[in-house]
Amino acid sequence: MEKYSVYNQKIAELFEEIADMLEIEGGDHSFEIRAYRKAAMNLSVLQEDVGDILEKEGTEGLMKIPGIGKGLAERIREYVEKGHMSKYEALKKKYPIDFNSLTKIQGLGARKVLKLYSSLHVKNIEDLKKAVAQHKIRALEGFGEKSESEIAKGLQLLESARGRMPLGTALPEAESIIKTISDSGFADRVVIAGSTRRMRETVGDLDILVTSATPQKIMDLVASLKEAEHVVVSGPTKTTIQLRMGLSCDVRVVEPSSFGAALQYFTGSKEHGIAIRQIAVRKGLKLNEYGLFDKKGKVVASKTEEEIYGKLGLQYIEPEMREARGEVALAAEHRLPKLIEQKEIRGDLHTHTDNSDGQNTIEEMIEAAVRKGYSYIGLSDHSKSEYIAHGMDDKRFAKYFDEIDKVAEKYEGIIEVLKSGEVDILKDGTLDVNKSTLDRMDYRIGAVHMNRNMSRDEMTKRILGAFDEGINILAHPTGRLINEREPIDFDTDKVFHAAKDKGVIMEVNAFPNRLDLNDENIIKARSYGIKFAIDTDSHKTEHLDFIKYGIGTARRGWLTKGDVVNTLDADALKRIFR
DNA sequence: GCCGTTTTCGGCCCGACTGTTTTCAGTCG
Repeated sequence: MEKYSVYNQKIAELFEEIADMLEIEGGDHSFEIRAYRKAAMNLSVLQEDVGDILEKEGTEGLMKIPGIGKGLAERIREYVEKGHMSKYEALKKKYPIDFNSLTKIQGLGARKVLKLYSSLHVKNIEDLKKAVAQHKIRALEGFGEKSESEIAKGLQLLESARGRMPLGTALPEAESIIKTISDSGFADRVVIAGSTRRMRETVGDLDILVTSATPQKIMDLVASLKEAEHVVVSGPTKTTIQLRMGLSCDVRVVEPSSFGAALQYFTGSKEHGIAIRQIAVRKGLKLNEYGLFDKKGKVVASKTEEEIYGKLGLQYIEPEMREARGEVALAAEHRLPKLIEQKEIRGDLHTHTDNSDGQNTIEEMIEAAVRKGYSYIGLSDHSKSEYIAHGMDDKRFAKYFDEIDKVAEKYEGIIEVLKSGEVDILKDGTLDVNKSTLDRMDYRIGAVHMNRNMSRDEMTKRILGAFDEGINILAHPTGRLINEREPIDFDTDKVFHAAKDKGVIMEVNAFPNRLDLNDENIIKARSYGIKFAIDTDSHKTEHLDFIKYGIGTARRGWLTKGDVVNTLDADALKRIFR
């Protein structure tokens, strides 16, 4: 996939650090600081590398990036061309402190870091550890015993490197907490907000909103949850707990009358929220977590999100789209796409059985699909190169298809069973099974598993080769594993272009540690006009439920029913495969 | 330092919680 950007991350860090240093400089730099932080944020999520932009379009191109004006474009140019940034170095001379690491610790901002430096000469994490061990921090003005122990905890947390977790881990935890709160009888409504509601592929913390006549009861309940390791913050309307599984979790009790405003506010994303509040300001209104207010402070809307978006002159924006990727402008024109919904999925096209590395029999998988109300299921076990997964050679594939045909007879009129295989795309772009095997398949899935470390050019050729061999679906196209394994490197433009040309379908693999293609690649692929299949890659019957993660990812990629082939009925689907 | 269908000047999102304070600065989301 796209090479990890060379400059964006580094320059974002420099801008963040400049902002930290400006915060402790004399004089009022508050808006300058905000400009640096905003620019850092935008750079860190930018797809195209600023080095490339600079090469192609110069500083003019850089200034097209939101939050980058003449001044910051100049600083970026300086860094890319000369390898240093004079503004940064001038400040750094005054403050030789590792702000980036130190401010990662909860409760430490730029000002407190400066205090630690000026009184204890703490420059970095190592110095801070020593200061904590020698109990020097509690004696400082503005700090105390509590601050010292909080910093000690923060250092520990940093050590264990507990960062963002996969959605597949976070969502079940959130659902379990929500159930406990709901079952207590003290709550009227309990919902998840934050990045979990937006179905982001990883989650930094959980945000849960509650309406209740007895807020204190909710707060007490949350503090005593079995999932909680300890309580971080506790007030009358907000409790933060550190969960044993690693994430922290905010639970807020809000008034029913401002529930919609709170949900809108805490669902984010931050950038989306800012864009929405700016629209409010332009209309002479004010939006916060309590509601949308006019100049006199009178409530204009607050009970539901629909009302709030409506009063702002916007179409309702689904949570998965709230990433400031252009959805606000489209909502203003009432031109948002109607996103795909889970109930529109009519079958799963990528599943495994105990014929390779799945855990259930052919019949059990079919039964599970029937229970889900699907009108078809595609069985697609591995080919022989996947010897660890007990992949099949042509002889075994023949027996596999015979058995599927036999079992399928029993289900005639109930569910259509489709024969397929997840066939390895070999190094040279050819497939791992012979033509007679391919011919018996209703459709063919191709996947790259081995030899992942090829050059971009070679990998691109390999994938295009598989298109020529006649695959219908490219499974988990980038092969990345969230927080575990980097994507393979290929030219997405060439591959998506060819996919459109040859009618090859891109998979949105719903397996929680894959989510591949991811949201950004889906948006790009969609711009080429290609079709998608949202598949679970199930290895046992329960995995069929992973479809919700695929739906979430597809919605984050702005996919509609029409973009996704497994919303079609079996006959229409077969026509596509032919 | 950025930005513009109210502005090329004068705005820029804003409230909760904590610790260490005797009224609030700092941090966070």
